[in-house]
Amino acid sequence: MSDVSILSDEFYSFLTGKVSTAISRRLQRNLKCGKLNITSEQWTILYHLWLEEGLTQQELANLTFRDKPSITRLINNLEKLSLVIRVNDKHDRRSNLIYLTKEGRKLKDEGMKQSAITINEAVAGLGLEELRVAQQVLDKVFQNIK
Amino acid sequence: MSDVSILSDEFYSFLTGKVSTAISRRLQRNLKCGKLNITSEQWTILYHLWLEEGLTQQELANLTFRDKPSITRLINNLEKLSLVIRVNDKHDRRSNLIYLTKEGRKLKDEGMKQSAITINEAVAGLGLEELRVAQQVLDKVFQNIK
DNA sequence: CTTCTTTAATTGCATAAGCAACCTAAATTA
DNA sequence: TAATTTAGGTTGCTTATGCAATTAAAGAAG
Repeated sequence: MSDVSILSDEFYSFLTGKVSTAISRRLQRNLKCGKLNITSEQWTILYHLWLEEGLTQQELANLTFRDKPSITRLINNLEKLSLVIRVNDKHDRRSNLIYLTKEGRKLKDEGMKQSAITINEAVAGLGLEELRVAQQVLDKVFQNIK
Repeated sequence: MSDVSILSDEFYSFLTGKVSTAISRRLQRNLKCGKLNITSEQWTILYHLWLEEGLTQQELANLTFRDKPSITRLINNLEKLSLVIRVNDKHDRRSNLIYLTKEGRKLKDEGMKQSAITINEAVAGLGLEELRVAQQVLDKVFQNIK
């Protein structure tokens, strides 16, 4: 194994949530600025639905790297907020297909805008090349341990 | 602003917890393999205490980038597990100094070992130079939005 | 001193995650 | 076609997080 001891301490603390926590909080804050009353976790579900409706809970679980109970509860809460609905799949009655409500669709523009703002704040001052390397590293790390 | 659209989608999902979630889960699993019955969050507290005891809760909050209530409850749970104790600071009675118990100290070797294993699994196959770039990027991102 | 402000920690309330156990429907296979 | 296995979701239990409001001690200002 290579000697990663030079950077592992700080790197580890970054990997273990420091950066992603900071991003979540910032996204949360920005959503609030945009008058969106949703959590950053709910945003990740809506994000995928804004791109494509009718996903199953299992598909959402895979896309967001969460377990099934987490999705069940996120969908419960989003249903309570009248942003999505479960539609039982006629071809496979085990599955729920998740659709946005009108309310849910209305949030798309602002939701996309605030996440774009967030990511631009996050990567401000960084060059494409280093971002690309960072992405490759994160991708590789994810493949290593997922 | 630079055009980050090429990578932002995937990058964003990495930043928003995919990688850190994977690492947490892996650490959790490895801790379990090492017969350590603690959560990965508890590990992050213990980690700092293994390096230096007598930190205040506020210091732990800063080190782990959590808010004070989170620390209060993590310390509560660690106290229940008899791994740490709160000692009221005689010079500033608002503060608690957090010390490890014998039990808590006993976990150091295995705790450090399992986290080292975890990080080595995570960065397997990656070169020092790309890790360094990734770390710089994450650092910059953190500075941008913290 | 006494008042005002800041700081450390706690509590309450709501949301979210992980894991294990469970239920039901679908797919396999015998 | 009956029996078994697999897959999609849900529920229970425990832990963790964020935010706002609160208490108590310390420090600063008058």
